[in-house]
Amino acid sequence: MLTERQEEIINKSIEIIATQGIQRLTIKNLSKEIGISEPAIYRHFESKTDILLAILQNFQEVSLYMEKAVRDIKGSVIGKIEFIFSKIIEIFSQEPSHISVIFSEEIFKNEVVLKEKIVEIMSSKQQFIENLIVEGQRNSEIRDDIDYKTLALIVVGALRFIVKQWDLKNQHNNLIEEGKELIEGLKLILTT
Amino acid sequence: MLTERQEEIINKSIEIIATQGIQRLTIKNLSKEIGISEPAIYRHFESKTDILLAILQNFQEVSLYMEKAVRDIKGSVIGKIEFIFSKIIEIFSQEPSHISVIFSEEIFKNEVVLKEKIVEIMSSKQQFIENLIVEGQRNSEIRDDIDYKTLALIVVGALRFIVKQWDLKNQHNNLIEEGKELIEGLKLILTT
DNA sequence: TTTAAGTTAGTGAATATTCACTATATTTGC
DNA sequence: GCAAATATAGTGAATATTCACTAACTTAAA
Repeated sequence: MLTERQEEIINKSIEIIATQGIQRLTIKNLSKEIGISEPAIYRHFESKTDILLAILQNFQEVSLYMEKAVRDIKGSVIGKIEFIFSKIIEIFSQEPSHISVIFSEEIFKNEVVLKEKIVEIMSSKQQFIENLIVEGQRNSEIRDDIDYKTLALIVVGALRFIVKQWDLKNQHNNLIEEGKELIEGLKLILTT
Repeated sequence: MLTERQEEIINKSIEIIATQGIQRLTIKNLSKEIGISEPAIYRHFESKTDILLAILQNFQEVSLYMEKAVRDIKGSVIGKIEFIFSKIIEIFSQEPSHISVIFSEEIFKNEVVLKEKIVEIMSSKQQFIENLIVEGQRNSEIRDDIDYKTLALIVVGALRFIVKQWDLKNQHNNLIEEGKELIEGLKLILTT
Protein backbone atom coordinates (compact mmCIF):
# COMPACT_ATOMS: atom_id res chain seq x y z
CA MET A 1 0.00 0.00 0.00
CA LEU A 2 1.13 3.49 -0.78
CA THR A 3 1.04 6.36 1.69
CA GLU A 4 -0.55 9.65 0.78
CA ARG A 5 2.84 11.22 0.16
CA GLN A 6 3.94 8.32 -2.01
CA GLU A 7 0.80 8.71 -4.10
CA GLU A 8 1.52 12.38 -4.41
CA ILE A 9 5.06 11.67 -5.54
CA ILE A 10 4.09 9.26 -8.26
CA ASN A 11 1.24 11.45 -9.47
CA LYS A 12 3.50 14.47 -9.70
CA SER A 13 6.09 12.33 -11.45
CA ILE A 14 3.59 11.25 -14.08
CA GLU A 15 2.58 14.87 -14.54
CA ILE A 16 6.19 15.95 -15.00
CA ILE A 17 6.88 13.18 -17.49
CA ALA A 18 3.82 14.24 -19.46
CA THR A 19 4.37 17.97 -19.49
CA GLN A 20 8.14 18.26 -19.49
CA GLY A 21 9.33 14.84 -20.64
CA ILE A 22 10.97 12.09 -18.68
CA GLN A 23 14.31 13.84 -18.99
CA ARG A 24 13.06 16.57 -16.70
CA LEU A 25 11.91 14.16 -14.06
CA THR A 26 14.68 14.93 -11.61
CA ILE A 27 14.56 14.71 -7.86
CA LYS A 28 15.13 18.44 -7.68
CA ASN A 29 12.30 19.21 -10.07
CA LEU A 30 10.01 16.75 -8.40
CA SER A 31 10.64 18.00 -4.87
CA LYS A 32 10.22 21.59 -5.93
CA GLU A 33 6.84 20.91 -7.49
CA ILE A 34 5.64 19.04 -4.43
CA GLY A 35 6.98 21.70 -2.15
CA ILE A 36 9.40 19.68 -0.04
CA SER A 37 13.16 19.36 -0.07
CA GLU A 38 15.05 16.86 -2.20
CA PRO A 39 16.14 14.61 0.64
CA ALA A 40 12.53 14.42 1.82
CA ILE A 41 11.76 12.41 -1.33
CA TYR A 42 14.08 9.74 -0.04
CA ARG A 43 11.97 9.37 3.09
CA HIS A 44 9.32 7.88 0.84
CA PHE A 45 11.22 6.09 -1.90
CA GLU A 46 14.64 4.48 -1.69
CA SER A 47 15.70 5.62 -5.13
CA LYS A 48 14.53 7.24 -8.31
CA THR A 49 14.30 3.83 -9.91
CA ASP A 50 11.89 2.85 -7.17
CA ILE A 51 9.68 5.79 -8.06
CA LEU A 52 9.62 4.80 -11.72
CA LEU A 53 8.90 1.23 -10.74
CA ALA A 54 5.96 2.38 -8.64
CA ILE A 55 4.62 4.29 -11.61
CA LEU A 56 4.76 1.20 -13.79
CA GLN A 57 3.18 -0.86 -11.03
CA ASN A 58 0.36 1.64 -10.93
CA PHE A 59 -0.19 1.25 -14.67
CA GLN A 60 -0.21 -2.50 -14.35
CA GLU A 61 -2.93 -2.32 -11.74
CA VAL A 62 -5.12 -0.09 -13.89
CA SER A 63 -4.53 -2.47 -16.76
CA LEU A 64 -5.44 -5.56 -14.75
CA TYR A 65 -8.52 -3.84 -13.41
CA MET A 66 -9.66 -3.10 -16.92
CA GLU A 67 -9.10 -6.66 -18.06
CA LYS A 68 -11.18 -7.86 -15.16
CA ALA A 69 -13.98 -5.53 -16.19
CA VAL A 70 -13.84 -6.85 -19.74
CA ARG A 71 -14.01 -10.44 -18.53
CA ASP A 72 -17.27 -9.70 -16.73
CA ILE A 73 -18.93 -8.31 -19.84
CA LYS A 74 -21.55 -10.55 -21.34
CA GLY A 75 -21.65 -10.54 -25.09
CA SER A 76 -19.65 -11.07 -28.21
CA VAL A 77 -15.89 -11.16 -28.33
CA ILE A 78 -15.92 -8.36 -30.86
CA GLY A 79 -17.91 -6.33 -28.37
CA LYS A 80 -15.30 -7.00 -25.73
CA ILE A 81 -12.44 -5.95 -27.96
CA GLU A 82 -14.36 -2.83 -28.92
CA PHE A 83 -14.90 -2.05 -25.25
CA ILE A 84 -11.28 -2.42 -24.23
CA PHE A 85 -10.18 -0.48 -27.27
CA SER A 86 -12.41 2.49 -26.63
CA LYS A 87 -11.67 2.38 -22.92
CA ILE A 88 -7.95 2.71 -23.52
CA ILE A 89 -8.45 5.55 -25.95
CA GLU A 90 -10.74 7.24 -23.47
CA ILE A 91 -8.18 7.00 -20.70
CA PHE A 92 -5.37 8.36 -22.82
CA SER A 93 -7.58 11.08 -24.18
CA GLN A 94 -8.56 12.21 -20.70
CA GLU A 95 -5.13 11.82 -19.17
CA PRO A 96 -2.53 12.33 -21.88
CA SER A 97 0.13 12.23 -19.20
CA HIS A 98 -0.14 8.47 -19.17
CA ILE A 99 0.89 8.20 -22.81
CA SER A 100 4.34 9.61 -22.27
CA VAL A 101 4.96 7.11 -19.53
CA ILE A 102 3.78 4.15 -21.57
CA PHE A 103 5.96 5.19 -24.47
CA SER A 104 9.04 5.89 -22.40
CA GLU A 105 10.20 2.32 -22.90
CA GLU A 106 13.35 3.42 -24.61
CA ILE A 107 14.47 5.29 -21.55
CA PHE A 108 13.55 2.50 -19.18
CA LYS A 109 15.71 0.19 -21.27
CA ASN A 110 18.76 1.25 -19.32
CA GLU A 111 17.53 0.00 -16.00
CA VAL A 112 17.08 -3.76 -16.27
CA VAL A 113 14.41 -3.98 -13.59
CA LEU A 114 12.33 -1.29 -15.30
CA LYS A 115 12.70 -2.84 -18.71
CA GLU A 116 11.51 -6.18 -17.41
CA LYS A 117 8.45 -4.55 -15.94
CA ILE A 118 7.63 -2.89 -19.25
CA VAL A 119 7.96 -6.16 -21.13
CA GLU A 120 5.78 -7.86 -18.53
CA ILE A 121 3.01 -5.28 -18.91
CA MET A 122 3.16 -5.34 -22.70
CA SER A 123 3.14 -9.12 -22.90
CA SER A 124 0.21 -9.53 -20.59
CA LYS A 125 -1.83 -6.99 -22.52
CA GLN A 126 -1.10 -8.71 -25.78
CA GLN A 127 -1.87 -12.12 -24.39
CA PHE A 128 -5.20 -10.84 -23.18
CA ILE A 129 -6.11 -9.74 -26.69
CA GLU A 130 -4.80 -13.03 -28.08
CA ASN A 131 -7.06 -14.99 -25.78
CA LEU A 132 -10.07 -12.95 -26.83
CA ILE A 133 -9.28 -13.58 -30.48
CA VAL A 134 -8.86 -17.32 -29.96
CA GLU A 135 -12.24 -17.35 -28.28
CA GLY A 136 -13.72 -15.42 -31.19
CA GLN A 137 -12.20 -17.81 -33.69
CA ARG A 138 -13.65 -20.80 -31.84
CA ASN A 139 -17.19 -19.49 -32.00
CA SER A 140 -16.75 -18.28 -35.58
CA GLU A 141 -17.05 -14.63 -34.69
CA ILE A 142 -13.56 -13.92 -35.98
CA ARG A 143 -11.92 -15.10 -39.20
CA ASP A 144 -9.60 -18.05 -38.74
CA ASP A 145 -7.65 -17.90 -41.96
CA ILE A 146 -5.14 -15.71 -40.12
CA ASP A 147 -3.22 -16.81 -37.05
CA TYR A 148 -4.55 -15.42 -33.77
CA LYS A 149 -1.12 -14.06 -32.88
CA THR A 150 -0.96 -12.09 -36.10
CA LEU A 151 -4.42 -10.66 -35.58
CA ALA A 152 -3.60 -9.64 -32.02
CA LEU A 153 -0.43 -8.00 -33.23
CA ILE A 154 -2.38 -5.99 -35.77
CA VAL A 155 -4.96 -4.84 -33.26
CA VAL A 156 -2.47 -3.84 -30.57
CA GLY A 157 -0.07 -2.32 -33.10
CA ALA A 158 -2.79 -0.15 -34.59
CA LEU A 159 -3.90 1.00 -31.16
CA ARG A 160 -0.39 1.90 -30.09
CA PHE A 161 0.32 3.71 -33.32
CA ILE A 162 -2.76 5.88 -33.30
CA VAL A 163 -2.09 6.95 -29.72
CA LYS A 164 1.58 7.57 -30.41
CA GLN A 165 0.84 9.75 -33.40
CA TRP A 166 -1.69 11.74 -31.51
CA ASP A 167 0.86 12.36 -28.80
CA LEU A 168 3.64 13.34 -31.19
CA LYS A 169 1.43 15.74 -33.08
CA ASN A 170 0.72 17.74 -29.95
CA GLN A 171 -2.71 16.21 -29.52
CA HIS A 172 -4.14 18.30 -32.29
CA ASN A 173 -6.78 16.08 -33.76
CA ASN A 174 -9.58 14.26 -32.02
CA LEU A 175 -8.29 10.96 -30.68
CA ILE A 176 -11.68 9.57 -29.74
CA GLU A 177 -13.09 10.31 -33.19
CA GLU A 178 -10.16 8.72 -34.96
CA GLY A 179 -10.23 5.82 -32.54
CA LYS A 180 -13.84 5.10 -33.42
CA GLU A 181 -13.00 5.03 -37.10
CA LEU A 182 -10.12 2.68 -36.46
CA ILE A 183 -12.14 0.26 -34.36
CA GLU A 184 -14.82 0.13 -37.06
CA GLY A 185 -12.16 -0.76 -39.58
CA LEU A 186 -10.66 -3.38 -37.28
CA LYS A 187 -14.08 -4.94 -36.72
CA LEU A 188 -14.54 -5.36 -40.46
CA ILE A 189 -11.06 -6.80 -40.75
CA LEU A 190 -11.53 -9.29 -37.95
CA THR A 191 -14.89 -10.57 -39.14
CA THR A 192 -14.65 -10.68 -42.93
CA MET B 1 27.94 16.42 -47.89
CA LEU B 2 29.50 14.81 -44.90
CA THR B 3 33.23 14.44 -44.39
CA GLU B 4 34.75 11.09 -43.49
CA ARG B 5 35.07 12.08 -39.87
CA GLN B 6 31.48 13.29 -39.75
CA GLU B 7 30.32 9.97 -41.16
CA GLU B 8 32.37 8.19 -38.54
CA ILE B 9 30.84 10.30 -35.80
CA ILE B 10 27.26 9.62 -36.79
CA ASN B 11 27.91 5.90 -37.34
CA LYS B 12 29.51 5.56 -33.94
CA SER B 13 26.64 7.51 -32.44
CA ILE B 14 24.09 5.14 -33.93
CA GLU B 15 26.11 2.22 -32.60
CA ILE B 16 26.20 3.71 -29.12
CA ILE B 17 22.47 4.41 -29.12
CA ALA B 18 21.85 0.82 -30.13
CA THR B 19 24.17 -0.94 -27.74
CA GLN B 20 24.08 1.34 -24.71
CA GLY B 21 20.94 3.41 -25.19
CA ILE B 22 20.59 7.04 -26.14
CA GLN B 23 21.27 8.08 -22.56
CA ARG B 24 24.82 6.91 -22.94
CA LEU B 25 25.40 8.88 -26.09
CA THR B 26 27.61 11.50 -24.51
CA ILE B 27 30.38 13.48 -26.11
CA LYS B 28 32.86 11.84 -23.78
CA ASN B 29 31.69 8.34 -24.63
CA LEU B 30 31.57 9.11 -28.31
CA SER B 31 35.02 10.65 -28.50
CA LYS B 32 36.54 7.79 -26.52
CA GLU B 33 35.11 5.20 -28.87
CA ILE B 34 36.33 7.06 -31.91
CA GLY B 35 39.70 7.61 -30.34
CA ILE B 36 39.89 11.38 -30.31
CA SER B 37 39.41 13.97 -27.61
CA GLU B 38 36.07 15.52 -26.70
CA PRO B 39 36.76 18.96 -28.15
CA ALA B 40 37.79 17.32 -31.42
CA ILE B 41 34.15 16.34 -31.90
CA TYR B 42 33.28 20.02 -31.98
CA ARG B 43 35.59 20.51 -34.92
CA HIS B 44 33.07 18.48 -36.94
CA PHE B 45 29.70 19.28 -35.40
CA GLU B 46 28.61 22.48 -33.74
CA SER B 47 26.60 20.77 -31.03
CA LYS B 48 25.25 17.45 -29.88
CA THR B 49 21.86 18.39 -31.28
CA ASP B 50 23.51 18.80 -34.66
CA ILE B 51 24.84 15.26 -34.44
CA LEU B 52 21.40 13.88 -33.65
CA LEU B 53 19.92 15.91 -36.46
CA ALA B 54 22.48 14.46 -38.87
CA ILE B 55 21.50 10.97 -37.73
CA LEU B 56 17.84 11.66 -38.47
CA GLN B 57 18.76 13.22 -41.80
CA ASN B 58 20.63 10.04 -42.63
CA PHE B 59 17.55 7.95 -41.88
CA GLN B 60 15.42 10.17 -44.01
CA GLU B 61 17.74 9.71 -46.95
CA VAL B 62 17.70 5.93 -46.63
CA SER B 63 13.94 6.10 -46.40
CA LEU B 64 13.58 8.26 -49.48
CA TYR B 65 15.95 6.04 -51.40
CA MET B 66 13.83 3.01 -50.56
CA GLU B 67 10.63 4.76 -51.61
CA LYS B 68 12.25 5.60 -54.91
CA ALA B 69 13.18 1.97 -55.41
CA VAL B 70 9.61 0.92 -54.71
CA ARG B 71 8.23 3.41 -57.21
CA ASP B 72 10.35 1.86 -59.94
CA ILE B 73 9.00 -1.63 -59.32
CA LYS B 74 6.60 -2.88 -61.96
CA GLY B 75 3.74 -4.95 -60.64
CA SER B 76 0.86 -4.99 -58.21
CA VAL B 77 0.42 -2.58 -55.33
CA ILE B 78 0.30 -5.48 -52.94
CA GLY B 79 3.64 -6.57 -54.31
CA LYS B 80 5.04 -3.13 -53.66
CA ILE B 81 3.78 -3.05 -50.10
CA GLU B 82 5.21 -6.51 -49.55
CA PHE B 83 8.55 -5.34 -50.91
CA ILE B 84 8.82 -2.26 -48.74
CA PHE B 85 7.65 -4.23 -45.73
CA SER B 86 10.22 -6.98 -46.10
CA LYS B 87 12.91 -4.46 -46.97
CA ILE B 88 12.37 -2.57 -43.75
CA ILE B 89 12.41 -5.74 -41.71
CA GLU B 90 15.55 -6.84 -43.48
CA ILE B 91 17.31 -3.58 -42.69
CA PHE B 92 16.34 -3.66 -39.04
CA SER B 93 17.23 -7.31 -38.77
CA GLN B 94 20.68 -6.71 -40.22
CA GLU B 95 21.32 -3.47 -38.40
CA PRO B 96 19.37 -3.53 -35.15
CA SER B 97 21.15 -0.35 -34.16
CA HIS B 98 18.76 1.58 -36.35
CA ILE B 99 15.74 0.46 -34.35
CA SER B 100 16.77 2.18 -31.17
CA VAL B 101 17.24 5.41 -33.03
CA ILE B 102 13.87 5.23 -34.76
CA PHE B 103 12.17 4.54 -31.47
CA SER B 104 13.95 7.24 -29.53
CA GLU B 105 11.22 9.70 -30.38
CA GLU B 106 10.38 10.24 -26.77
CA ILE B 107 13.86 11.56 -26.08
CA PHE B 108 13.92 13.74 -29.13
CA LYS B 109 10.68 15.31 -27.94
CA ASN B 110 12.59 17.78 -25.79
CA GLU B 111 14.46 19.40 -28.62
CA VAL B 112 11.89 21.06 -30.88
CA VAL B 113 14.00 20.84 -34.01
CA LEU B 114 14.57 17.11 -33.49
CA LYS B 115 10.94 16.42 -32.77
CA GLU B 116 9.86 18.17 -35.94
CA LYS B 117 12.27 16.08 -37.94
CA ILE B 118 10.89 12.87 -36.43
CA VAL B 119 7.32 13.88 -37.20
CA GLU B 120 8.37 14.76 -40.74
CA ILE B 121 9.95 11.36 -41.32
CA MET B 122 7.01 9.48 -39.82
CA SER B 123 4.43 11.45 -41.78
CA SER B 124 6.15 10.99 -45.08
CA LYS B 125 6.48 7.26 -44.56
CA GLN B 126 2.82 6.94 -43.70
CA GLN B 127 1.74 9.06 -46.62
CA PHE B 128 3.74 6.86 -48.94
CA ILE B 129 1.84 3.81 -47.74
CA GLU B 130 -1.43 5.72 -47.96
CA ASN B 131 -0.76 6.57 -51.59
CA LEU B 132 -0.03 2.96 -52.41
CA ILE B 133 -3.27 1.89 -50.78
CA VAL B 134 -5.31 4.49 -52.63
CA GLU B 135 -3.80 3.22 -55.86
CA GLY B 136 -4.67 -0.34 -54.86
CA GLN B 137 -8.23 0.63 -54.06
CA ARG B 138 -8.61 2.32 -57.44
CA ASN B 139 -7.61 -0.76 -59.40
CA SER B 140 -9.62 -3.04 -57.09
CA GLU B 141 -6.58 -4.79 -55.70
CA ILE B 142 -7.36 -3.60 -52.19
CA ARG B 143 -10.70 -3.60 -50.38
CA ASP B 144 -12.42 -0.24 -50.34
CA ASP B 145 -14.93 -0.77 -47.57
CA ILE B 146 -12.33 0.61 -45.19
CA ASP B 147 -10.82 4.08 -45.45
CA TYR B 148 -7.32 4.21 -46.92
CA LYS B 149 -6.04 6.13 -43.92
CA THR B 150 -7.23 3.44 -41.56
CA LEU B 151 -5.67 0.70 -43.64
CA ALA B 152 -2.35 2.53 -43.78
CA LEU B 153 -2.48 3.05 -40.05
CA ILE B 154 -2.97 -0.67 -39.53
CA VAL B 155 -0.12 -1.64 -41.83
CA VAL B 156 2.38 0.82 -40.38
CA GLY B 157 1.25 0.19 -36.82
CA ALA B 158 1.72 -3.55 -37.17
CA LEU B 159 5.15 -3.08 -38.69
CA ARG B 160 6.27 -0.77 -35.94
CA PHE B 161 4.93 -3.01 -33.24
CA ILE B 162 6.59 -6.19 -34.45
CA VAL B 163 9.94 -4.44 -34.69
CA LYS B 164 9.52 -2.80 -31.31
CA GLN B 165 8.70 -6.07 -29.62
CA TRP B 166 11.62 -7.78 -31.20
CA ASP B 167 13.90 -5.05 -29.94
CA LEU B 168 12.49 -5.03 -26.42
CA LYS B 169 12.77 -8.80 -26.13
CA ASN B 170 16.49 -8.63 -26.81
CA GLN B 171 16.10 -9.80 -30.38
CA HIS B 172 15.48 -13.36 -29.32
CA ASN B 173 13.10 -14.63 -31.95
CA ASN B 174 13.46 -14.50 -35.69
CA LEU B 175 12.24 -11.15 -36.94
CA ILE B 176 12.33 -12.07 -40.63
CA GLU B 177 10.29 -15.20 -40.02
CA GLU B 178 7.70 -13.37 -37.97
CA GLY B 179 7.69 -10.52 -40.45
CA LYS B 180 6.82 -12.92 -43.27
CA GLU B 181 3.91 -14.29 -41.31
CA LEU B 182 2.67 -10.81 -40.58
CA ILE B 183 2.87 -9.66 -44.18
CA GLU B 184 0.94 -12.75 -45.30
CA GLY B 185 -1.75 -11.87 -42.80
CA LEU B 186 -1.80 -8.26 -43.90
CA LYS B 187 -2.13 -9.29 -47.55
CA LEU B 188 -5.21 -11.34 -46.72
CA ILE B 189 -6.63 -8.46 -44.73
CA LEU B 190 -6.05 -5.90 -47.45
CA THR B 191 -7.52 -8.00 -50.24
CA THR B 192 -10.50 -9.80 -48.72
C1' DT C 1 51.97 30.86 -44.05
C1' DT C 2 47.65 29.76 -43.41
C1' DT C 3 44.33 26.53 -41.86
C1' DA C 4 42.12 22.27 -40.54
C1' DA C 5 42.23 18.99 -36.96
C1' DG C 6 44.00 17.72 -33.15
C1' DT C 7 45.55 18.37 -27.95
C1' DT C 8 45.36 19.50 -22.57
C1' DA C 9 43.04 21.52 -19.11
C1' DG C 10 39.60 23.67 -17.80
C1' DT C 11 34.37 25.75 -17.15
C1' DG C 12 29.58 26.04 -14.83
C1' DA C 13 25.59 23.57 -14.34
C1' DA C 14 23.13 19.47 -13.30
C1' DT C 15 22.68 14.86 -11.52
C1' DA C 16 21.21 11.32 -7.65
C1' DT C 17 22.27 10.57 -3.29
C1' DT C 18 24.08 11.09 1.69
C1' DC C 19 25.13 13.70 5.75
C1' DA C 20 24.04 15.47 10.40
C1' DC C 21 20.49 17.44 12.45
C1' DT C 22 15.49 19.00 14.04
C1' DA C 23 10.58 19.60 14.95
C1' DT C 24 6.59 17.03 15.81
C1' DA C 25 3.81 13.11 16.65
C1' DT C 26 3.20 8.52 18.55
C1' DT C 27 4.06 4.81 21.54
C1' DT C 28 5.61 2.72 25.75
C1' DG C 29 6.84 1.94 30.77
C1' DC C 30 5.93 3.17 35.21
C1' DG D 1 -1.60 10.30 33.56
C1' DC D 2 2.71 11.50 32.24
C1' DA D 3 7.62 11.49 31.24
C1' DA D 4 10.87 8.97 28.35
C1' DA D 5 11.83 6.70 24.16
C1' DT D 6 11.08 6.19 19.52
C1' DA D 7 9.28 6.96 14.80
C1' DT D 8 8.12 10.02 11.06
C1' DA D 9 8.99 13.54 7.93
C1' DG D 10 11.28 17.21 7.20
C1' DT D 11 15.73 20.57 6.67
C1' DG D 12 20.28 22.81 4.53
C1' DA D 13 24.67 21.59 3.18
C1' DA D 14 27.72 18.70 0.92
C1' DT D 15 29.07 14.54 -1.76
C1' DA D 16 31.15 12.51 -6.12
C1' DT D 17 30.13 12.25 -10.70
C1' DT D 18 28.65 13.50 -15.22
C1' DC D 19 27.20 16.66 -18.62
C1' DA D 20 27.90 19.77 -22.93
C1' DC D 21 30.92 22.93 -24.11
C1' DT D 22 35.22 26.32 -24.40
C1' DA D 23 39.84 28.66 -24.31
C1' DA D 24 44.31 28.29 -25.61
C1' DC D 25 47.96 25.81 -27.46
C1' DT D 26 50.23 22.35 -31.01
C1' DT D 27 50.94 19.91 -35.17
C1' DA D 28 50.96 18.80 -39.88
C1' DA D 29 49.75 19.42 -44.52
C1' DA D 30 48.85 22.23 -48.74
